[in-house]
Amino acid sequence: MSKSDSTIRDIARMLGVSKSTVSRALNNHYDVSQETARKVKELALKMDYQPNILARQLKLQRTNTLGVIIPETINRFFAKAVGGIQEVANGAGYNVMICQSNETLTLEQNNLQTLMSSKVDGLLVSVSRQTDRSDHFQYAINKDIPLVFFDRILEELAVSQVYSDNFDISFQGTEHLIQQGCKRIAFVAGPSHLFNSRNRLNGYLEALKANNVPVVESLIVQSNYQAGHVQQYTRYLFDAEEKPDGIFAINDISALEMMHILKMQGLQIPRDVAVLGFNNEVICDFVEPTLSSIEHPAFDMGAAATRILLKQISSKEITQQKELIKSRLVIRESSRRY
Amino acid sequence: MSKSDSTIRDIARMLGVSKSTVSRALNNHYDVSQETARKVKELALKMDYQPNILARQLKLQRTNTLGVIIPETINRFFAKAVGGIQEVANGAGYNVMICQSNETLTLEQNNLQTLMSSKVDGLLVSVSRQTDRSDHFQYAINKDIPLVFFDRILEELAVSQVYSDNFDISFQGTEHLIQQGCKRIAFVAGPSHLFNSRNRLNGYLEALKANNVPVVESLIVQSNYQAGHVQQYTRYLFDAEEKPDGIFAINDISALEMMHILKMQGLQIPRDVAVLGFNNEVICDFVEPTLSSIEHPAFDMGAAATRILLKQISSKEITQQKELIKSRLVIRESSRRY
DNA sequence: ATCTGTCCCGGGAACGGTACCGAAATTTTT
DNA sequence: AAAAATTTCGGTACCGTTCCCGGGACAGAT
Repeated sequence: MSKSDSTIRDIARMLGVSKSTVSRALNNHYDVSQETARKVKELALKMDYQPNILARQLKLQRTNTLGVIIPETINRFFAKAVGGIQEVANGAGYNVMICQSNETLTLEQNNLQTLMSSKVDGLLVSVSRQTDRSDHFQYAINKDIPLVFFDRILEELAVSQVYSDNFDISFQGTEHLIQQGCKRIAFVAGPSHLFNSRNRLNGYLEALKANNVPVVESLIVQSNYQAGHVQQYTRYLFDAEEKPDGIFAINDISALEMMHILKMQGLQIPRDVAVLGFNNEVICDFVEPTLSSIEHPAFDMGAAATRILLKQISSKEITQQKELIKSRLVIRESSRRY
Repeated sequence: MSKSDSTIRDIARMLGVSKSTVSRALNNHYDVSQETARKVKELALKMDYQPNILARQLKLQRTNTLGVIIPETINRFFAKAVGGIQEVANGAGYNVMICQSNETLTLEQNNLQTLMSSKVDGLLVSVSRQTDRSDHFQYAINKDIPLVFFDRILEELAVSQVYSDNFDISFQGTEHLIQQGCKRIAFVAGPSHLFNSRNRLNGYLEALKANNVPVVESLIVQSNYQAGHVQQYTRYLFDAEEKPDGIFAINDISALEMMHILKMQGLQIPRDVAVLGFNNEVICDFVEPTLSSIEHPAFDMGAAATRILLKQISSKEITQQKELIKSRLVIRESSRRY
């Protein structure tokens, strides 16, 4: 049986002082003599005293924990982002409570509810792909709970946001494919209600326009990131009259799946079709041909968002701050023709 | 400014009843008339009353949160396991607090400390690859905090454990390679102080013995899962006099990296070298040749461990339970010769 | 000797719930 | 009609902290 944990009162009684004195001593307060402070700390150590966080939290109305809502931990981008979040948070003495929305709106709402009732000091969120409304977050904002979005942001909300330059990098990637001689670039677009998806699509369109490449509607396919769809739209794209000679995929895994299908059909990459992925997974270096991709600074985004959140918590101000993290185009064999 | 949240007292005052009555009404206790219960709930709803979890936690000395310590969320196996944990935990009304040890012992110890001081109701842990001692966990056990290990377990501790049949599956995988005609099977072994690594190595050795294949020490290389090492030991293996004709890799990514290196050297897979990975990542289906692997039921292990933990929490008993989750050999092109 | 100031310290009220115990009101039993 | 049982509720202690406030002791200043 657990010998019930020693409390501040036990120490007080054993030393013949009051609770307050012990509390002050342990918290390095001023109103206590060095002598008693020493004795208190000594005894606390000897008794293996651990302050009861729950009591402190109740008293201080503060938990020192941050709530995180992400679509999926299985998604490597978010797994990395969580790494950045935890590093910064732990460094500042904060704990982190992670919830997954599994890419659904209802779970996201539930997560928000539980995190709020858990009285987290702040929230870091990347919305689900279903999220096409923001009232649940507005509810949190109204309750004055600091909130920072990262990557999958809701631009309509007046809160801090950390995101990457999806437009720019999509423009760059598309232009790169054009420079490699691609005339018909297939583009796999995400859900149009997502800020990132729209920006990426726009970057693609603008790059075509800027380079006088005609926009062909049938080359743009929709993906909701779900499994099984890749085969379907790959077939759609390559069963068409005029087949693509370039592909800007939605992520690396689907890029590799597309490449696999195309290779089975006897197509050469990058000669017949140049391919560009997204996320720059380690695997990019170990496939044939090696896969060009876009490095998305997940860790940095998580870290940056956390820093902003912590600043907002400590300053008690509800400032709206935007931070842009640069992505990087990594060119490998799958898109290099010259 | 946040209109300070309404409390149970506010409701009591407005209704002219006592705190206790309100508490009972909201918790569906028996000692309250239907009429007052209705009025209380109605007003609570209207006032958007949210119970203060912190107060309840302090009073009940129970947080309804489980602490999880895993090596890395970036590791897909653990990311999936976390999925299983959260599903079961949330279903039972529990929250989950996840910590990463980053595969280091010191961080693991820190994580344990913070989780314990956060007063989690139970612990789920998969130890780091550095962990070669168990005193920190013994400390937790002494404090009567329920603890369940999964996958990376410490067998010497008298607590519940959920693991997979590493010996069996390693035996099966090795025998499969032998049946495909491999005579010299390279084996990438993990840190020998880890239970799983030892079992996998033993499964390999026993399979060789059972099939009268000589054990060649130089075919067994050590890996600590670190990046960069793959190139090194691949070169070591294939610069040798007698090269391997089969590889049992430590995971899929390193298997793919090895395959990539070998292909660059003009070797054919599986003709010259048969390859078997570990973890059965989605990518296995999209490479050439498709990669044989071992499916490790990560989600199920997390879920099973959580179920055991919850049962232990509610029953207040410190039973020691062991559960074995079966792995599965998935044969694809990289290891199929006939 | 009185006053002011500094240094320590203790008492006690919070924080927001839960639960035990007893009592009042109402119903049932004898 | 009295006694017993049941239903419903209020009072209060408690969980373990933190922090405000006030007071005693002791020094130096007046």
